[in-house]
Amino acid sequence: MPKPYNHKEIEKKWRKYWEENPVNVNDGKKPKYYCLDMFPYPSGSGLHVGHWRGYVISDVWSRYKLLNGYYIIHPMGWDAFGLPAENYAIQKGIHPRIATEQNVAAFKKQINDIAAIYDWDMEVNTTDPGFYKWTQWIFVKMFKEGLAYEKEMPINWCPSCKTGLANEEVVNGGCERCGSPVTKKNLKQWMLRITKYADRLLEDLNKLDWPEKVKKMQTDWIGKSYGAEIDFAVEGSDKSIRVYTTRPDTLYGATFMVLAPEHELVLEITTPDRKEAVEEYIYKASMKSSVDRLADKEKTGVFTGSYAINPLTKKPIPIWISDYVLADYGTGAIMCVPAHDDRDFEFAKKFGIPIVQVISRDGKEEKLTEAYTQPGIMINSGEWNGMDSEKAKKEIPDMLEKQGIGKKTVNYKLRDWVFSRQRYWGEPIPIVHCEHCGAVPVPEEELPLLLPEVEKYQPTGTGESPLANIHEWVNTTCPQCGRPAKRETNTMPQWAGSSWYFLRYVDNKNDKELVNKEKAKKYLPVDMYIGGVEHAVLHLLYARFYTKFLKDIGVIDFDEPFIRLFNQGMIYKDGAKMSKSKGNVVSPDELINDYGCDSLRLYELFVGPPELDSEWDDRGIDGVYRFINRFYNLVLDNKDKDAEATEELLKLRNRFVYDITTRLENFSLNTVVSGFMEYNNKLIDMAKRTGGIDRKTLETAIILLAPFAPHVSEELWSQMGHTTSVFSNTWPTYEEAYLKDDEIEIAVQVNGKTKGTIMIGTEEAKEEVLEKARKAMAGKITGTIVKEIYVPGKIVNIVVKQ
RNA sequence: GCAGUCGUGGCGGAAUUGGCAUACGCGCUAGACUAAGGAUCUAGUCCGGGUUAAACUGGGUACGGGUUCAAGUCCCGUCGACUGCACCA
Repeated sequence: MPKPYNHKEIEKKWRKYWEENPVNVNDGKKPKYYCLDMFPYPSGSGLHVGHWRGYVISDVWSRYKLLNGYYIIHPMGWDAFGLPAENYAIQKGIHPRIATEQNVAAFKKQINDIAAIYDWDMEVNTTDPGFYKWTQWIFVKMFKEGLAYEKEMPINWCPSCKTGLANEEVVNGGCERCGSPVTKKNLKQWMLRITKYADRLLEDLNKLDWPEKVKKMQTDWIGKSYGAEIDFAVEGSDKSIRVYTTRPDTLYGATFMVLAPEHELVLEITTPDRKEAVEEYIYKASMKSSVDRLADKEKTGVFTGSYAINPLTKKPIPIWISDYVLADYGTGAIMCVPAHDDRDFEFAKKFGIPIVQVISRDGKEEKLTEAYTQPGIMINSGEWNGMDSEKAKKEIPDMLEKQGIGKKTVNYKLRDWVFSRQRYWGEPIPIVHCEHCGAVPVPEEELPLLLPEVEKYQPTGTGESPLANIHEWVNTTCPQCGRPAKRETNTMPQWAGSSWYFLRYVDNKNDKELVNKEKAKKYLPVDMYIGGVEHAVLHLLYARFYTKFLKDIGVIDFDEPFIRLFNQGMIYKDGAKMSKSKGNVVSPDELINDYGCDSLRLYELFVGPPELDSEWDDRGIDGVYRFINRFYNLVLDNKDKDAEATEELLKLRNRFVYDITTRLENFSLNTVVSGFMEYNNKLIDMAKRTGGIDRKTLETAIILLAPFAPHVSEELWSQMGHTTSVFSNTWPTYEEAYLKDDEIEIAVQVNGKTKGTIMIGTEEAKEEVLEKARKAMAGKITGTIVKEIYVPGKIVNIVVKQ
């Protein structure tokens, strides 16, 4: 009769034991391993089984490393600034600080149910003044280094959240948070010069053990391109217009130019008769939201009345304006080669502008029905005719440079980071505006600049933060000259704290430094970072930027924060991402009550490959629960039998260790769980057939299981008679010798179709094996054997011809 | 539109370098134990032919081609799903 496995009692017992006897202790001698979860925003709706997944994965990995002799840095904290707490405050009139405190307490309780080895002494909270002091300090340092600057410009504006947004926060023309269409608003903004780091952010991706997908997303986001800047003289004027192009080889085919509506020279070069039309176009373009711009597939534009001179053909070409040219990329003006660019082709067709082919497939001109964008042989290009266009791409800019009208250059899609938010619940930007001294940073020793109490959290919607209404806070004196001055009232974006929090965990109580240098050297950087892929170009790019900056000013001595990154897939239910708004969340609470934490941990892994999205099915947890029961009873039934470690058991045990270890190393955690089930079935089977399972094999299995199902493993380890934790062991090893069998079964195929199997010795000679195979296939071979293939230890294939 | 990932039973999913497709689990079917079972145990479960049951046998990894002794895996094309980017000159 199987003994009942009482998960409630067992889990309660070992939770208490770990509290009194921590298993992860820093003895100062062990090497460190820093395994980090992306810290959560503590929302009011609590954790669901989708959140659990990443935390389980990181804890399993941490405990595995623990058994491999490391001291594990596995902290948790709270990314607690941000809009939801503020919106909640607006609705309910509860201060965001109070709501955040409540949410953190609730989250912490739920996270503790996972039974991860979090070190709560390291806990950080981005809204804690002791923490944001350093978030502000970094800003001041950036300001002093010229990396933070103010600029008035049209920025992305979310009319619903009533705040400006960074480029990275605009997804498909909508607000990343609420989905509202993003519009443009002209505001004076704090910007961070992340573009200064564009090259390093791009180059250093090579150093990282990250998913290729994320690296590619960052590469595309940075968007480095090589090209040339070329000056076009405006006919009948002393002005010239500079364009950026990646195709200088097509310069002979440039038959018109287009400027962005916002280009500074537009009105200057517009002829009087075109003035009205141009102004109207500029006005309309300024009213378009990014969504409208995306929706309008048809090209629009208007002619300025002026002409520029193509520097190679010396012919005049018309200058147009159109909103398909972006003001903030390159020079805001382009030369247009309709024959070799899809967009220019479309524009030229619509407005009847000549199309001149200058690159050809085979040296001959053809009738183009669409732009030819491939490289080829130059035609209609004067002295360059016949040259390979890739060669001309390099040589034409050199020639222009000699004439002083062009040069090779590099461009990036990456823009500087719009860093101001017109909201309350964020870090105040520590700047004082003085009429005489300009923008002056709050002195470092006066940080943190505390977020003041406010009566109304409502965003004003005018582009000013709610802080602007607190006169006693806004009005201050200039730290430099002492005269009356006003504080900056914008706050920082939520990404500010998360850009560096991982540094703070290892020295979270230090009020003298952001992080002590010795500690940083000893415990950083992060070895393994686990979280969702949704931060690929937001948080992960910002954190890399901050890390590089902090290295440059000598705070830390490494320039990449996260050596290895793992993105877990999302959990779906009923075909949709699990979320409270969709009403498809599965709470872990009930499952823990019915099946226990260990079962839920195993099921989180078993549900599918960790890097892929998986569909949640509540019934599936029965399988892992049954497995734990069976294993529990296997150990209890066999522990006192003193069974002998037979050859068969030795082989099984070694293969078990090998399989679990390699699968774990490959992060194939779902197959680790199926592996446990498979070996458990084999052991149960063997226990029935023979006298029982030897002690060493049982103990090995318990240790292997410990990172996955820690409570039941501790219980069984103590049932085996031990008085110390199962985590005081080291990860089991295997002996190669036992992985090999003397005799194995291999498949025999005839013409590639499997027809049967034969038993062979692993050392058996080819001819003997073939002889056996022929014998086995005797009745099945019709015709003559033309070829026989033997892949040692794998397969025999007999090729027969009729 | 461009780029990337992927397509395997009723379902979630396995399958080291190309080498016995469907491991493991869910669900389902039958049986055992039981006063009872939403517990537990045993057996079966890709589709078809065949057999009392087996043996045996044909087909099969979205679809169509190709390379190979051998293809879920590699190559080309088509369809579908998901993700990212979206006029970046």
